[in-house]
Amino acid sequence: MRSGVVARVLIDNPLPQLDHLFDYGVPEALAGAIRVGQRVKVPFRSGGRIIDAYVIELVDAAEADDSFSGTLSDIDSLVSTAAVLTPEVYELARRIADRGAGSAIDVVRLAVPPRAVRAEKKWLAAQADAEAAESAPSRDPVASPAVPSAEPALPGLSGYTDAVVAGALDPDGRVAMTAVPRLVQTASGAWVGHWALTMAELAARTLAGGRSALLAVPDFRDQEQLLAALHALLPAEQISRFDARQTTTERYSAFLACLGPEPRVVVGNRSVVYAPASALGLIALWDDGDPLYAESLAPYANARDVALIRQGLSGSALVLLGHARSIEAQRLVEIGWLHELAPERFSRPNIIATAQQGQPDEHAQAARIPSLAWREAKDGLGRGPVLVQVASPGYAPVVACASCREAARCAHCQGPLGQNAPGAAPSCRWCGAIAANWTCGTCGGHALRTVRIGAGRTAEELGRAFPGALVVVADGENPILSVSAKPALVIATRGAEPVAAGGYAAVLLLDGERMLGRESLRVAEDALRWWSNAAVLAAPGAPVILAGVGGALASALGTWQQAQWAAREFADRRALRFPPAVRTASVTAAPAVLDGALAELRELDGVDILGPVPAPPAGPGAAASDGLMRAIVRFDYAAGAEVARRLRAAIVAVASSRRRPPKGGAFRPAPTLRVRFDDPEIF
DNA sequence: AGCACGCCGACT
DNA sequence: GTCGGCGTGCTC
Repeated sequence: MRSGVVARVLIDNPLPQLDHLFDYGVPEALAGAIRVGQRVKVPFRSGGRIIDAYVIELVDAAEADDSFSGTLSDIDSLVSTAAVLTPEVYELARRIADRGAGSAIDVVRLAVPPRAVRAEKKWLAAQADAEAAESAPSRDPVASPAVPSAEPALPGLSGYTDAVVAGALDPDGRVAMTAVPRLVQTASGAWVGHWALTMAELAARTLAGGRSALLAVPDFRDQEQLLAALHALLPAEQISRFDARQTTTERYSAFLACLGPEPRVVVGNRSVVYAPASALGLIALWDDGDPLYAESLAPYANARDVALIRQGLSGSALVLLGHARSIEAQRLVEIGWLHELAPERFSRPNIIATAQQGQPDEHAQAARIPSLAWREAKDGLGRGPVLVQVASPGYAPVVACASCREAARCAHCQGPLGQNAPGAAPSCRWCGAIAANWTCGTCGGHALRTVRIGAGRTAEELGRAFPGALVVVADGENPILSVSAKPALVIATRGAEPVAAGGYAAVLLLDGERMLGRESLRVAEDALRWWSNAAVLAAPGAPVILAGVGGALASALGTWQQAQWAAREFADRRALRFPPAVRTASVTAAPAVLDGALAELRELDGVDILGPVPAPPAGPGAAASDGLMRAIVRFDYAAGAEVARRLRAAIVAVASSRRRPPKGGAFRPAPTLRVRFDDPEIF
C-alpha cells in the first residue's frame, strides 16, 4: 500500500499486448505539476529502459491498488507541462481502436502531431502570459465579457429556410445536408462552391453560440475554397488549419492553438476529426463519400465513422454535406440517425446525357466525344472557359499491341505499359523501366496502340480541333485551383477540376464508361459524385454534357436526384448483404492461424464468412504473399463490437506467442494476423 | 520489441 | 554439478 497519487498511462508502443493502461507512482518532485494529458517518460521493463507515455488518469493510490498488486515504479520525468491528449480525444481514440481491433496509441498518433519543442515553448509562454493578464487586479474577475450573457441569436444559412435549419441542427442535431448546386463569390472576390459558404456559415453560427467547429474536407483544393469562405466571415485568429503540406512546426502550432480555451474553427483533412477543441459544437464533413476520408493507417477508420462517434461523445451537431449522398449517409438517414436537410429552392445544373438523346447517329454515340459535345465546346469557347473532365491523368496511360491487341507488359516485372508523352517510348506503371524496342510477348509484334486516353492526349486532340484556344491541363501532378473567366479549354482529371470565375461556359463529362468499368462496388457512386461536383462548376444554365452514359445513373444526375439514387443503391446492397448494409473485416494470416481466428467468429449471430482464399498480393509489383490466406467476415452492425473484440483477442494471442525467426535470419516475418475493418475496396 | 525465466542436453 | 540452448511470457 502506498500513499499519494498514481498515474495511469498509455504507453507509446504499438505492440497489441501493451494496449492498456499501466500504473506508475508520481514522485514528490512531480506531484504538483502532473496533469492528465501530458507526455511523460516512464521506466518500462527492468534495466532503466525509458519510454514515452501519456497520462490518462490520476487516481488516489489507495483506490489504485486493486488493479495491480506488484510494486509500482515511479514516473521518470515530465516531457512538458502541455496537456496534449485531452480526455475527450483519448476516449475517442479508445473507441476507434476497439471498433477496428487496433491499438489506441495508433489513433493517438493521428490525433496528436509530432512534438516541435520550440513551438511548444512559445505557446506555453503565451499561455502563461494570458493567465497572468486574467488574474491582474485591473480586471474585474467576475465579469467575463467574452461570453455573451443572453442566448445569442444564431445567424441563418444562405439558401436554407431558418425554421428547417433550427429544427434539424440545434445542439446534438445530426443531418445529411444537400448542398446548393452553384458557385458564389466571396467578399474578397474568390469564387467558391456554395457548399463552402454553407460550411463557413455553419461554423460562424457555432462560434456565435460560444462553441468550436471542426470542418473536414477531402483535399487541399476543397480546403482552399473553404478557407476563402471562412476568411470572408470570421477573423483569422479564430481559424486553425491542418493540412498535409505543413511543416512539423506549423502543424504542431496549429494543434496547440486548438488546446486553448477560446472556441475556434478548425479546418483540415480527414485527421481534423481528432482535433482537440474546447466546447465542441459542430463536426461537419464536406462530400463524405470521398475515398480520401478513409485512413490509410491502422486501424483504418473512416473520418465519417470517427465523426459519428465523436458526435456521440461530445454532444455536438454533425453535418454531412454533399451534392451526391454517400450510401453510408443514406443508410444513416434510413435508420433515423440522420435527418435530411435540403436547400429551400435551387436551380439544378443543365445536364444533357448524350446516350439519352435518342440520336439516330450511332457513330456519334460510340465516339468518345459525341458531336453534341463538340458543338457545345465550340459554343462555350465563344463565351468563356470550358471544362473537360477525363478519367485518367498522363498521356496514354495504357497501351496495347497494335497487331494482337493484348495489353503491353513490362519485360522486367510484367507491369502494364503506358506512354507519358506523344512519341515517347512506353514505360512501366509499376517499376518505371523504359521499354525501348518493345516486343509483344504474345505475337512478337513491335507496334503499340493507345488503349486508354489520358488528360494530355485529350488536350492534344481538343487543341487540334480548336486551333488558337488556350488549353490548360489540371491533374494530380499539375494542380490548378482556379481559372479566370477568359475562354480556355480546361482538361481535368476527375476530382482535380479548377473553379472558374463565374462558372464554366460548358462542362463536358467524358470517360463515364471508363469510370464505370473499374471493378469495384463503389464505381457508380464515385462516378455520380465526380459528375455532380464537376457539374456544379458550370455557370447558371450552361450545358453539362454527360457523354456516352445512360440509364438510372445518368437520369439521377440529370434530375439531380442523387439521394433517391442512393436509396435504390442501398436497397440493392441490402438485398445482396453488401456494405454498407453490413460491415466487413478482411482477415489475413497463415492457414492455421486464420482458421483459429475464424472459429471464434462462426458461432456469432449475424456473421458470415467468405473464403478463405489465397491472399491477394499486397500491392503492384509485390510478390504473391506466400502461403497467406484471406477471409472476409461480413457482419451486422449489432455484432460489430463482439467481432472486433474477438479478432483483437486473436491478434494479441498471435503477437505474444510469436516465434522468433531462425537464428542469423536477417529477415523479419510479416505480422502473422492482419485485420482490416470496412475496407472500401474489398468488393 | 527486448529481456528474464526456466527446462533440457552436453560439458568441465 | 552447471553452462547455455532457445521456447515462453511479461512489461505497472
